[in-house]
Amino acid sequence: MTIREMSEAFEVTPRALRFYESKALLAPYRTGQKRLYTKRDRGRLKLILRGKRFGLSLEEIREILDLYDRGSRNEAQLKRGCEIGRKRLAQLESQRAELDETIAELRVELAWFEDQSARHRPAAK
Amino acid sequence: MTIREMSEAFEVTPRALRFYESKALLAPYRTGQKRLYTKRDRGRLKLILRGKRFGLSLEEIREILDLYDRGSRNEAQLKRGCEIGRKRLAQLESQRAELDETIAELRVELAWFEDQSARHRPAAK
DNA sequence: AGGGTGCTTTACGCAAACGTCAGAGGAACG
DNA sequence: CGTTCCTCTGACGTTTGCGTAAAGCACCCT
Repeated sequence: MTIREMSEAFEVTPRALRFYESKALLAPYRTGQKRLYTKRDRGRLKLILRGKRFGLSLEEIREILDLYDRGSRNEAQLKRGCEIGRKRLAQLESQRAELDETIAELRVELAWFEDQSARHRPAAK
Repeated sequence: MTIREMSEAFEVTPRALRFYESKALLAPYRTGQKRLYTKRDRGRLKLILRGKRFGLSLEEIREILDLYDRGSRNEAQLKRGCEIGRKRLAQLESQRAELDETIAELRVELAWFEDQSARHRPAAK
């Protein structure tokens, strides 16, 4: 997959892909000069974009991506991985709770709006 | 509530509070020169910080805050409010789905890590 | 009156995450 | 062979979200 195909598939610019690569979030193969993206890269990009939607910085995302790289690891790395993973998990779960609360509040607000709209134009039945 | 008390209560800097005000996210009273924050401002700041954790820009947060301002509204404003609210709600719900997925994946990863750690140091039982 | 503390505005600085050229290098096509 | 098209690598520009002085009031203390 070329950089163009990749960028169109995920709706990001080629510039962004090169930028992520410069930050070690992606590492496509090279045929001569050109980049070639594999399934692995697509998986990573998916995680990158998702992380961004959650408000994570690229640096934080890199930490997570590194977590998903099953290379040879020593004991210290494993321990560190557990730590990071647990921390991140706690973070995500608290974010989930907040998100639920936010959704509930927004629902109330929206109900008020729709009620007002109905009152304003009662002919619409 | 002074700016200092406010900043300490929410763990943000006074600079950030003034910045939010300059972007019309907050609008504390003034006694002479000094800012005074009320309950309303505290509510808004809570929403601001929460929005930030979800990865929203200050501009997007402002849209939501405006939604929560129950002033006099004409029909057009009500309709617009419904639109924004529904859109934002859909966004949040899709984010929630993604978040659930992410948590599930991270749990799997973490289980792998803990398994490896155990294998590495089986004496720890 | 002088000094300290805390608030104000104004202004410049800075990192993150790209956007936007500029210039060069293949490959493909007629 | 020239032209077009895509790609590459810098390099500088831009926006967001504040941080960090600089300079000025206001009040309090002694």
